[in-house]
Amino acid sequence: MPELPEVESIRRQLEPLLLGHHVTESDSHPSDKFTPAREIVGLGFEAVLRRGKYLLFSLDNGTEMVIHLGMTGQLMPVSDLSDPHLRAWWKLDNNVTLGYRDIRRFGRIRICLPGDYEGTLKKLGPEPLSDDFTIDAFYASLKRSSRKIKTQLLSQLPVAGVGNIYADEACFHAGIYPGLRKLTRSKTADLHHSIRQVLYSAVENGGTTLRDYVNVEGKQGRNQQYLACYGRDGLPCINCGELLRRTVIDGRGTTFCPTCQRR
DNA sequence: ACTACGTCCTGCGAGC
DNA sequence: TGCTCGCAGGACGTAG
Repeated sequence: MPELPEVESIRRQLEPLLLGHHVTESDSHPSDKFTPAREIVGLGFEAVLRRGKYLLFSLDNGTEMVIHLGMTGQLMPVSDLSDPHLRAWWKLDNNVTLGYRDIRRFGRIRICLPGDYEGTLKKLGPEPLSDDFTIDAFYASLKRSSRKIKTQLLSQLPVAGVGNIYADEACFHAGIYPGLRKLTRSKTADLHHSIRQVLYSAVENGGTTLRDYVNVEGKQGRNQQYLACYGRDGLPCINCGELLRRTVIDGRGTTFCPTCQRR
């Protein structure tokens, strides 16, 4: 499940591969989720940007290609166009073919004008590692809703780019039970700090590979060896030794420490 | 307007 | 060993 750190790792590797190059040929899976990929033949890449979990490719006709990797999306040079999981590909003028692989097809590709977004991308909260992500704004945003804290984080509204792994990690490090609906200002500040710390470290570590994530070079991330909470249910908490427990919050698997993260 | 839940999609692992 | 079945989850659609 590519979240901000994984998407940022991919963005950094795609940038030198694509900048200044043009698409000479393209094709895609017939689903509406992927057919817009075909619309950029003849266009050149002017920038490779990221907002939350979205990759934004600035094109030289003033439009933008937006890719969300969903659960299992991968972007990398490919040579085998008959790969059954290949959902789109773009042949470039530098003899590289960029491929979009997506086993579960939860990802999507769109073309739009920069800033003219729809859905979640339009309502996306601030970038967690930027100065726009302030404790004040975070506190105000969380206060507006009565949904569970973890559900709010996954909604992308209070802050962009947090998914299931880093939501659990951030709540764990902040000592917050993710099923709470209200946080004090002090605990909100703790969570704000944990989100930044967890995401910053994960970017430094090249992302988290649990199953499907690989970067543009096909290599796994290293952050999975530093996870304190996610996927560790039944193992001892690194802070208190209590066994971590797994529950379901609004349909999403959630791991937490019953001692450190009190309800 | 807001919350909760179902849906998409496929591979994998548990269980028989 | 080989099969079935349920689970995993990001964003979106729908129901209440």
